[in-house]
Amino acid sequence: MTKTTTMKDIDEVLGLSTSTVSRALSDSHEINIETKKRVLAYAESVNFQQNPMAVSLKKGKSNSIGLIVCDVANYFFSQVIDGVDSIAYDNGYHLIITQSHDIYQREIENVNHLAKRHIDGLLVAVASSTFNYDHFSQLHDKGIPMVFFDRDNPLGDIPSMTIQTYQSSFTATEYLIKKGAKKVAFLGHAEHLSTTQERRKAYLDALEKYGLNADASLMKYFNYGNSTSKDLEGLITNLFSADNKPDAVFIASDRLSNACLLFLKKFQENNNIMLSGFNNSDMAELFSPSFSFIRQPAFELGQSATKKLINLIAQKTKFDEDNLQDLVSTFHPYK
Amino acid sequence: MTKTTTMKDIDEVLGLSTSTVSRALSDSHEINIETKKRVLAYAESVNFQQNPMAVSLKKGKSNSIGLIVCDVANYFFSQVIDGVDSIAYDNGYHLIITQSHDIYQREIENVNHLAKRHIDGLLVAVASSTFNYDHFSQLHDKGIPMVFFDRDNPLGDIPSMTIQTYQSSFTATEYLIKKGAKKVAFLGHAEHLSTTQERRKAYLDALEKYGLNADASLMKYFNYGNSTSKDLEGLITNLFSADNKPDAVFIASDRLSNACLLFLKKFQENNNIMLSGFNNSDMAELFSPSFSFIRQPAFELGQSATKKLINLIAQKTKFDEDNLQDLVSTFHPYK
DNA sequence: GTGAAAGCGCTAACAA
DNA sequence: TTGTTAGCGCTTTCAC
Repeated sequence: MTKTTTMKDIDEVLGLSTSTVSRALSDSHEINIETKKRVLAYAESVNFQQNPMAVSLKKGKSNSIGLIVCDVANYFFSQVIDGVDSIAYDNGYHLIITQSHDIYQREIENVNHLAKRHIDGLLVAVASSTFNYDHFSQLHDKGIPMVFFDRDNPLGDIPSMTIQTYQSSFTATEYLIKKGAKKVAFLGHAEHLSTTQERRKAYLDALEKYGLNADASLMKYFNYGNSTSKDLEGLITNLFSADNKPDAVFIASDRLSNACLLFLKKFQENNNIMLSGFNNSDMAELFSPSFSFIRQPAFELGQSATKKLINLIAQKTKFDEDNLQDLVSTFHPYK
Repeated sequence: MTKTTTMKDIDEVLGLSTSTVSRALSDSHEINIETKKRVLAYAESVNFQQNPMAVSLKKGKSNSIGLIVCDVANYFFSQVIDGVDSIAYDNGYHLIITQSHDIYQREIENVNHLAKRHIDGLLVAVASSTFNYDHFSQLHDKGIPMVFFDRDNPLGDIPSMTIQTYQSSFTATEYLIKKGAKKVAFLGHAEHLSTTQERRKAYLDALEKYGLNADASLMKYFNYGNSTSKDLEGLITNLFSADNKPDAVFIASDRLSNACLLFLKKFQENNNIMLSGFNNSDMAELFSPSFSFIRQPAFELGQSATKKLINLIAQKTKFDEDNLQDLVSTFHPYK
């Protein structure tokens, strides 16, 4: 159990002042090159580690980025986290990850918790049950830069980073129709979400292109935030046992795809219902019943959102905004 | 952009000293109950947030726990992270997560990075390519408590938190034999790992129970750490195209299960090879070809390891050690 | 029960 | 180029 070395220890040994040591370590220019070398060499030899708390306190920044996701144990978000971390790490930031479980109240708690930790910036996938954005704008007004990702946000002065899903959604619906589906249902996350709306638009456009009528009774929405898995099971049962039963479903959400597939596997083993929809699992092509899926560039989403945030923190274009790639989801027909 | 409130601001308004404010906020007993109420009320009214960096600096602890996993975007580890976070959060710790990608060099970088951040404790799933534990013992000697999880470690003074997988591995192998398999192959992660050895023992015992001979050419090991996916594909191709082809495989690792299933799906659609093995995906029961799987209590593993670590940090039995549940994996035959 | 003062480890004016 | 000094926001002796 050895005491940790501080700059004070170094200057004592080397006969310098702490500020000189500090200059050497921070690669300042107002210092003799030889002195710098001497300090660096000694610091290295004793395996000196700066105390990040002291630096943070002094500089007034915590070098941490807050990240609010719905669930860590969700493949889409795991990949986002991976992407966020890859950029954050390289820029000296560490992550404080919290989970909202898609619940408004939890999201507020998350924001408060992160505010306490004095994060330098915030990355958030808004909960589907969030309609009031006050907790965000309050933090933003305090000068904490933030970037929303995955879903759009109504706050004009805060950027959103999203993935284009119109085209793949259109293709996925079209695929079902070309395979012979006459009654394609739509299963989506909360109706008000920008993602749901974009994907529904694509679904409706595809129906129209092939002269199929949209049928409101075949369009279902499920809001995870304030619902139980029983509710979800009820919704799906309802969809598949109605008189007006669909022969195919386009599923506009990762988790709904999972739920729907598990349901069909369990209760409707030998059905002929065709499915296509969103899923980011690496294993999606193994799913049975067969499932054509849309994969989103989640890792890249995390990266782009983080670059944008770090730009905002630095108040300058550190990452070239023009180089931020357009993020597009891709369709993978079942083979 | 409002300035953040500090204790100084509070004592000025209330006509108290900073130390009194500090006492009120830290719920000290050597303070007048009325004074405390007054401070608390005012602090609340101005939404005062303690500066965690200042507290950390003063107290000499960072309130952070380092976590080294192989990959964030791996379902087993996502669930572990979820479990770790649930306990850490409740105890005022935040997580600094790093990924080793199962590579020894990355693990060393991770440890150095976490040491720089002055973590209060470390949780680690050792990389499969790690044979030298010096980077860990060096940190441990500096007084940083640590707990290994998932895999055992050879350092006598550092605890490991693992999951019992013997029984489920035995059952999974037995299942294949009962279904008629005569030549059951074994596919495992690096041979030296404690997990691999435990599972192989179960596999061999099951073979023996049913009078089947172990065949070294049917036992393959794959070390992720320093290999490419090409290597893996080669290994699997080799296994399934040998003269002495197996009619079933027991797969002793999550990721190998995925790889093997994807391979069979891609190249051997209509084979009759039976598979059982480890997989923590919620979707495992959807996999085709059919797959009987073993699921590990990953969330609980994260929780237990974190409780143990926090005990070590506190140097006292904060969580009752006797209450730490035995962690056992479970077998789920394909239905 | 409360205040004054020192100091955690570092950075950044300001002097020299 | 280097040293001196003050102070980031907080906790904690030590007086009173």
